[in-house]
Amino acid sequence: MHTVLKWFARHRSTILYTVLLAILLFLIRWLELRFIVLNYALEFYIGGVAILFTALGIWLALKLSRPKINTVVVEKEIYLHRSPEFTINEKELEKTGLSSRELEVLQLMAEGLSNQEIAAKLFVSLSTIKTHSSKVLEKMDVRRRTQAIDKAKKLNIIP
Amino acid sequence: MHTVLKWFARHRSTILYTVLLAILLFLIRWLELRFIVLNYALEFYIGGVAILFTALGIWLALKLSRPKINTVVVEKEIYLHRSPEFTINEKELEKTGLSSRELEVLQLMAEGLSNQEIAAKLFVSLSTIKTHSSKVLEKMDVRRRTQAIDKAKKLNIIP
DNA sequence: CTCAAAATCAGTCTTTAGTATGAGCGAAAA
DNA sequence: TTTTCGCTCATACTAAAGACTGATTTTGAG
Repeated sequence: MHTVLKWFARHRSTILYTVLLAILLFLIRWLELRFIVLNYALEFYIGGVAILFTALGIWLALKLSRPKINTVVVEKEIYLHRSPEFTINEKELEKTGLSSRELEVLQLMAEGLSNQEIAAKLFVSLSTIKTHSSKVLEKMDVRRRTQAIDKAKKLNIIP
Repeated sequence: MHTVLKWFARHRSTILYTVLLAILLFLIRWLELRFIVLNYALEFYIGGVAILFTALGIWLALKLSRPKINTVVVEKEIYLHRSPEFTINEKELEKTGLSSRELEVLQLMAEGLSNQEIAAKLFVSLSTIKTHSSKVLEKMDVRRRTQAIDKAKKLNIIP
């Protein structure tokens, strides 16, 4: 029952158009009879249909065309201060989306360990640490581990 | 003569549509005769016209309507820092034996810059920065720049 | 002026970092 | 139950860092 409603919601435009078409076809049929019975000029009838469907097409296009998205970047300044007693900034940590393992790797990075050394310390392969470190860089939106360390320290994600 | 051309340019779409309509009316007239003569079903003819003009309407709307623009505001966060009480530890700095240029390079390293970026910032070649960075690592008795940064921060040589 | 240290640059080579892609597995969520 | 996600690992590749050698030019203290 739930899915049926969703389906209707998703295809609302299509359904609307189909129903409209059906109504129009009935209208056409009715008009046709009238015109034929009254022996009016066929051109008027055709012209009417043409105008009607042109309007319908315009309406459809305007309804369905997706708007262009114009992105405006606004810079927002955030002031942080580092205190001697380190308390982890949970909010900033969550914003990065780092997993616990990735945070662990980041911390060891900040201590100056190489990937190989981190791998040895955590008893995993070098490949694993490379994957983690790549994820860390990606999630922190930086290109080098030194940048990641700098940013993490400024955000109070690591001591 | 000049203004006439401009007028044409400005109303190009309208003119195009008008001409198209005229052509279509001729087509309709011709089709009409054919269909009537051949006694085809009128519904097919009407349907064709409807589809044609719906398409025309859609095309027209897309051509002539100015695009909808949705402005999306994206906030970009910039982190600024107040580190009120950083005082460089001169004694530790002297112990390392770092020259002023080497310290400069070390500071830029700590900000996450690559050697190439540091070279660009200081208007010297990559080779020079490599030499400096090697000297820094040697004088600080470490093997990686991340270690040098960590150590320098702990010794209060850099903020 | 002279000399040593600092700063500059180049070339070659090895190591480490980082990217891209794919895949297997297990736990938790939908 | 299927999907999703975190963790693991691998291969192949490119980019960057670092080591080593050797060189020229600047510069500042004696």
